[in-house]
Amino acid sequence: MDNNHNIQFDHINQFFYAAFTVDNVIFGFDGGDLKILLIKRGEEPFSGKWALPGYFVRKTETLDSAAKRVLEELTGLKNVYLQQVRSLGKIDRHPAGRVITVGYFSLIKIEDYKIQPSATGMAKQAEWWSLKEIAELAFDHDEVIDFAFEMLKRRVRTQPIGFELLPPKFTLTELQQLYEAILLSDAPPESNKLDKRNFRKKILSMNLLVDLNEVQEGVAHRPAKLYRFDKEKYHALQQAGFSYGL
Amino acid sequence: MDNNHNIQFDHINQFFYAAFTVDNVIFGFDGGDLKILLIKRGEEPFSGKWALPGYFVRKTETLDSAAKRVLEELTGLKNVYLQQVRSLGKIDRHPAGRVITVGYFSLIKIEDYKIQPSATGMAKQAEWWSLKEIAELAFDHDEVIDFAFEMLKRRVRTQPIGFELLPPKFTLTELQQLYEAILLSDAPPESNKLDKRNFRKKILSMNLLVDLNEVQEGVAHRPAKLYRFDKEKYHALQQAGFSYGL
DNA sequence: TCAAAAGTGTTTGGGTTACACCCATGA
DNA sequence: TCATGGGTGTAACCCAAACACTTTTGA
Repeated sequence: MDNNHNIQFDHINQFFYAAFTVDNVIFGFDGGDLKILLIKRGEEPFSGKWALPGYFVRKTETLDSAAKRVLEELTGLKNVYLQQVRSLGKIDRHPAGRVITVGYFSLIKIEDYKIQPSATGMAKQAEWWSLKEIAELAFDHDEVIDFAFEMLKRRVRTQPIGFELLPPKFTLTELQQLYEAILLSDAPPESNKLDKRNFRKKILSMNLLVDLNEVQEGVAHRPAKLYRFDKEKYHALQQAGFSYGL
Repeated sequence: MDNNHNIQFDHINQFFYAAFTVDNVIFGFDGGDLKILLIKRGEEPFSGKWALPGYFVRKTETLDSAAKRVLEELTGLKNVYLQQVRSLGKIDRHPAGRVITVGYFSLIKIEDYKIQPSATGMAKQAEWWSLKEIAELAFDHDEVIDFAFEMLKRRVRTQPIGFELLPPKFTLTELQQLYEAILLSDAPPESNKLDKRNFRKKILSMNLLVDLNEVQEGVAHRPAKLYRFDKEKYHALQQAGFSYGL
């Protein structure tokens, strides 16, 4: 707590009283529902309560690398879509002292998720929770989720990040269900879906999908064509600067 | 540095090694140019360098209230549009130890700005700098400005925050110049302005402007009509949920 | 009377929306 | 053959973009 300090900066030593954490809102999509990966805390404070996966930032870590570490320890996944959302800093949000948290959100393919044995340090348990049914959480984690979800809704309109949540091969209907789960989350349930024809027209006109010439197997109806996302074309477009709405 | 701590939380005491600051990107508009209020630092580190106004967050402050305090100490202004932007946390960004900064941006009417005597504590000097000509800054403050300006550009398309930067009475041309300064900042200088007729059509169709039935005085050409922004209508619209582009 | 900025409508094209029926498969 | 979801085209409408001349004032 007193390393790093320097006689030259005596007047500001009084401000080195805080700790900070990262908390990660990890989104996944299971074909019908948008979900968040929560852990059951195994240590104080809030031991036994559900919470966002997160931890203190170490001296050797940047904010981003701490967020990556938390994600990898829990899921085993690297190279994941990860964005800083916002920091929360109420004075008494942590009983152990002044702790600021930096919220992140990440998008993973839910099928890739495996609980890592190493994650059992802090987490007794990890589970996917549907956005709607999330219980009372530790700290101010419900606020972090609200901010993250708002950011996801904004992002999905201007960047094709939906693909981060889908398996490598997917159908247009799956893609549409994902957009509906994100964009129509607060709309009346069975009412206004997106229009199927218009959705397909729009998505296909972006030329970001590659037709795999394969179809679903084992479904009790006409099998759907499978597509993959064309990352190369997307990056080329991004360079040139583009945006779209849905 | 050791208050607040509790025997129950011994295992995390090691993480209370950091300090955190707020840095505020204060935008103003002088009729032609979008500007940022910078201070010349009067204390170490980076004494003598230009920097964003900012300071350490005290134990009794939230992040937001620290940002408000910094703004008020420097400008004397309260009730200002203020938004958190993003936190930066590179390991060695502050020579005195681990210091995370939380970036904010605010929008003020440039004519309201008066340097406060109390601000001379840390700031030897404060000055408006045109966005294009901002010199090398202390810390990573150029990054904070980049993030803040990107956020401003996004916000101005979906919320009528431009009015925060204009005097109470303004002309449509002034409003247009403001939008041009924000939205066309990276476009070739004298080339593509916004179209005057389309801009007016769009702005007036929003019904957020009140025609004051007054005109400019003392101009060497046909005087322009003056308008004010209708906050009541704006809030009503916001409740109902709206958005627009330009 | 001249310079300088204010003010004002119409046309065109592209994109979004609304909408209904046939197709392929497994049970 | 039936149930289930997959797949397809067109017309109407609205909003965005392009575009040029007249008006009012002070110098």
